[in-house]
Amino acid sequence: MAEKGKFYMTTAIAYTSGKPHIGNTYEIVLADAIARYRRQEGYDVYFQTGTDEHGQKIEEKAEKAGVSPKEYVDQVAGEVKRIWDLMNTSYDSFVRTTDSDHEKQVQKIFKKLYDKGDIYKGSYEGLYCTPCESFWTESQLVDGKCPDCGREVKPAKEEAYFFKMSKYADRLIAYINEHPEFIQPVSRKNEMMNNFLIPGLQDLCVSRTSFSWGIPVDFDAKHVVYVWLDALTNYITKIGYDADGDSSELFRKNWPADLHLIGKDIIRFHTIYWPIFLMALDLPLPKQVFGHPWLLQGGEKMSKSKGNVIYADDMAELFGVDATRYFVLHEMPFENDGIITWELVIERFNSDLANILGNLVNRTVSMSNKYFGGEVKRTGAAEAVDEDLKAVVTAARDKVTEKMDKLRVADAITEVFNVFRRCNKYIDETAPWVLAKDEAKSDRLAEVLYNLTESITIGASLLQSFLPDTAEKIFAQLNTSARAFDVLNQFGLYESGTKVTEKPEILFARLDAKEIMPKVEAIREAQRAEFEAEQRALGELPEENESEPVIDIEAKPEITYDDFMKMQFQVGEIISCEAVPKSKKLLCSQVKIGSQVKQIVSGIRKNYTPEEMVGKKVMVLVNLKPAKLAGVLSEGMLLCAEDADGNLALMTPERVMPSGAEIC
RNA sequence: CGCGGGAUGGAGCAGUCUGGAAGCUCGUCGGGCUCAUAACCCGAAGGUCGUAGGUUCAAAUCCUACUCCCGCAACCA
Repeated sequence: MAEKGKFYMTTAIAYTSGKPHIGNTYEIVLADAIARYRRQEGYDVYFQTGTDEHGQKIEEKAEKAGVSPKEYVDQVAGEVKRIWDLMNTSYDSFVRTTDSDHEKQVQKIFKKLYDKGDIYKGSYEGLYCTPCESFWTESQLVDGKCPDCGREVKPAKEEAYFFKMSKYADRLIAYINEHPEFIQPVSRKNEMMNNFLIPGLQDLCVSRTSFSWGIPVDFDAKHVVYVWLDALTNYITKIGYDADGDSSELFRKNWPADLHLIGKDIIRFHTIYWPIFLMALDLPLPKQVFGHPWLLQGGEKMSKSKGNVIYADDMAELFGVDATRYFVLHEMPFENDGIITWELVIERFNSDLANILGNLVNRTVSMSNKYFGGEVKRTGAAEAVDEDLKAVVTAARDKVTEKMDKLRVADAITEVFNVFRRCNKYIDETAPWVLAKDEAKSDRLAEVLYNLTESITIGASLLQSFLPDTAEKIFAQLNTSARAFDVLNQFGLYESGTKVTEKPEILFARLDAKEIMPKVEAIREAQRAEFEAEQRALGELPEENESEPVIDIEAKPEITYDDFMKMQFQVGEIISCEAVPKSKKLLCSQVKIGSQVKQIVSGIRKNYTPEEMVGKKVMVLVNLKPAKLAGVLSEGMLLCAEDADGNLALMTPERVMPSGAEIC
């Protein structure tokens, strides 16, 4: 394998304010796929990730939870690491900004920059927003409130240390212009230039006195170091940078970083502040910063209160680790935000993993067993149709590499699957089951199965970076091992005469959405319940009437007045009610409407007991064609309002009205 | 005028920088096949590329205006 030199890459360190969800987890999986691929190519990769543990928000959260900040971050950092490990990510180093060696270096760096004059002591006067930890000027306020969060700001004056950003701005602009690959995707580059660099950089306040959960400035103990200065420097401190010049071998080998992988929201910190800090330290700048997009749940941000947060461990439980990796890697676009829903996950699982890949391996291994007792032999009985298969398979490595070089990971994984798609087509073209009927074609049949086995081996070798466990399982079934990267463009290295496994294990069993969705619903329910419990525990559940959520439903086509007049609505009185035995949801009510009584079945058992139904005056659609529900006749419909969670409320007249009164 | 992102067949996306016959996956419909996980293969239908103007021989792509959606506090990248 060709030695290609070092490759140092990092993810952003995860802020330890809570358990990371699938969107946060996406970043580490993406990074892992890149790291593994680079290793496979022959790079000497060093891959660092970790947690960002300081700051006012964490101090407050810990206080609410009734624990010390350190206890709080220990717990969350443990959770982060557990999920990173669950996702089978191959990081070399897991940083915590509360590590003592990091804290010590941050203090030294701060002092160094102070001594150099790039950090100076001043005072900050302005309007302060506590949650955002930000000062604002009068002109920045929106309606007199914080432009970031919309909350009250209060006048404050704070003695603080400042960093002379402007001193380095020109150098940074020059660097960005001379290195078009530095900020990825490129559209982000313009955003940074136009919004921040060209208008001119303000000096950055790099210390805080309003809280204490941070790294103390060692020569001025009432200040703690600004969290971003603290967090960003992990990229150098944890590989052994020493501000006094005694940096480690690891640091000298790996710095500058080849890739910082981050979320698009923190590009500014990584492409402006971070490079400037590095310039001030006389260190070279990272080669590339990639601000990846976000993964949105059904097009909205995930939110516990909506019960729509998707966690990696829940996904792994339902679908497996590799399927989870596959989804986030495949579905995440390069530039725009991606969408994740449970339904989409199931669809991808079935069509790609089960049908295209799993079934391919299974049918290939099965045929080898059926026709040749499991032995895969190369006979040389080639035909013209083989050529295209071989061409596609041997070209795959370079195609995948091309995509990976551009960080187009979703496209890269698609290229790998194109190999498997081509294999399925090849089976159809050669129709092995037809060859099997003719003894004279045995050699040809063997060759076909050999070609398939070889193609799958190459495909699986390319798959390793993305779905490491699955690749291993495939190698095991084919009784072979991963092919070296530099011979992945060669066809025919599978050892002729090898016996594949007798009973191929199903790699991905097809999923039935009907079985999965109830489990998903249970997860959602648990999440909402947990959220409410937390809120109550913290005494934060607001008065119910405060900013009540509204609901928008899909609009139906306009109707005429005549259409409306076709429907007859009347007030009905429920005189008796009982549960429908054969059903879980239905209640059967006897409803008195004027002088007649109708039997009406309604799916409202979730929200009403039969007892509480009795005596209610309700709104009834009277002239609905009768129908049988669960075997019980229903002669109308009780009207209800439904909220986003499917809770129902019966419509009742606002004043006392007699049974049978028309509603119009 | 707060900032930013978006709008491409039923769904999810590419293509937009560097204008030149609308593409991919899924779904639907029709056909083929039976080795395989009701899987696989082939074919078809389906889009005036948010709207209205403009530039151009040529616009999804460039320019202008507008409409709608989303993110920007707490659980969140």
